[in-house]
Amino acid sequence: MDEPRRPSSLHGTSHPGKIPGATRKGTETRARIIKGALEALENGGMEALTTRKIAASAGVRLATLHYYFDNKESLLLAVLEDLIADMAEAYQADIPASHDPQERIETVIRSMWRYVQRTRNKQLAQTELTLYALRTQGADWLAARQYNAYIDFYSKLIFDGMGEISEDKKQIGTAVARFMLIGIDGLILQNFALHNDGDTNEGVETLIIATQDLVRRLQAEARLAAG
Amino acid sequence: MDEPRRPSSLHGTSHPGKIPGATRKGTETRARIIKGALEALENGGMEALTTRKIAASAGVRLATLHYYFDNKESLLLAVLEDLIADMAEAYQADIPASHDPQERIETVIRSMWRYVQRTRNKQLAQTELTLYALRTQGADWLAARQYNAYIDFYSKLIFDGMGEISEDKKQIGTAVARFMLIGIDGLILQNFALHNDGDTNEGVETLIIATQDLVRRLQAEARLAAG
DNA sequence: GTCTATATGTGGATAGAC
DNA sequence: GTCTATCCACATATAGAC
Repeated sequence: MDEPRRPSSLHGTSHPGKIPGATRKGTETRARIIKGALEALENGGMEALTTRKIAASAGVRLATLHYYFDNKESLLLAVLEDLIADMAEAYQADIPASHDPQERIETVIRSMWRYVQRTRNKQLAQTELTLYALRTQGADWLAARQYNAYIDFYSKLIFDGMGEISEDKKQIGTAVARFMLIGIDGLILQNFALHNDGDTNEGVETLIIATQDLVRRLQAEARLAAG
Repeated sequence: MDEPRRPSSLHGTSHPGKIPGATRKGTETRARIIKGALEALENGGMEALTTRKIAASAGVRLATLHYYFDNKESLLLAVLEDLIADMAEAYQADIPASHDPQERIETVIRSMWRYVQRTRNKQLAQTELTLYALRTQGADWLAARQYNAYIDFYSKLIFDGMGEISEDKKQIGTAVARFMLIGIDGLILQNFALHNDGDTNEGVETLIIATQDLVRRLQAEARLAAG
């Protein structure tokens, strides 16, 4: 109804202003800006996030920021892209040793939850960015990518390294991962709002049990179907 | 590190600029502004939300807005307060007829989910406001209030009207409501990001079963403890 | 209590030297 | 590729008439 919106915004997402980023040093600067933006976002939140603060936080002049990114929007989306790309290593979760999915689920959820609590502001920042992507037309695919990355990540943590993954296992893994993600997201919001760690821990336990039950059920169904 | 932040912001939350709101017509205008703010927020999102758009959306002049609210922040928080206050009637969920908690859980989650899907933008707006409150220092109590309101609401939907509510039932109700809320919040985010309704519906079914199992387990525990 | 008009600040973005 | 300096639109907020 009122948004002018320049058509180049989508394409400006993943590459710098003109043609840079190809240069060795330039790539580093670009990365510094992204890192600075994330830092500023973690501290002050979306509402207070300005390009000036980002530049300061990154140790870069305002003009430099605009040399690497067409506009604020493309920078913000690049931050989210970066978060997605680095997700797996950020959680530094090795695939659990046990070959029992039930045990793995417990291990994964617990370590996940510890990480979330250690990085409260990062989680808030990420949630704000996701909402932002959902609100920015032409950028909701990014939110989808993020969720698929998490689902894939969880799924691998639960079933990988246990011989060949059958089609059945893959489907079960995806469904289970989706449910785990639902739970973790819900827990994050509720814990940050109520910051009653005792009650939230109860939620974690409930989620573990529920997820384990889900696996059991899906496996039983698959066994039946296979005959 | 850098926020000036006027000390009156907290108190400006729930009452207008000077002393108004006491006048019959004044209260209506105040309500119109809040409604307009919510509408503008639902359509454009936080990032694009300006006081001018709010005023326009409310059919009020910009100065009028500032007559009723000290600043943008206090208006935004008032919107969230309003959302909390009207929550119960918004969901227009009567207490289900059945006296079986298991059935009630299913009914409540399903109708809840239908409502959520009908009001996607409202849910996004509410989530954005919650994040905003969490980020606004001195306002996170509002986020807590919101969650407690939901927990209370769900809890009542599941156990009310079934004779006197024992202490046991109350505790169980709260724990169950908390878990339902976790699930619904997680579902909202995931569905809006992936907008794959098929997969999300699977999540709804899983949540119903998991919640029902939780009630069973908690009731069994309570029975054991009672001897 | 609501309006018109305006002050004041700050944000995103660009020009152009180096 | 990074800087200094600056433009300009627009956002929040206020003054003061009605």
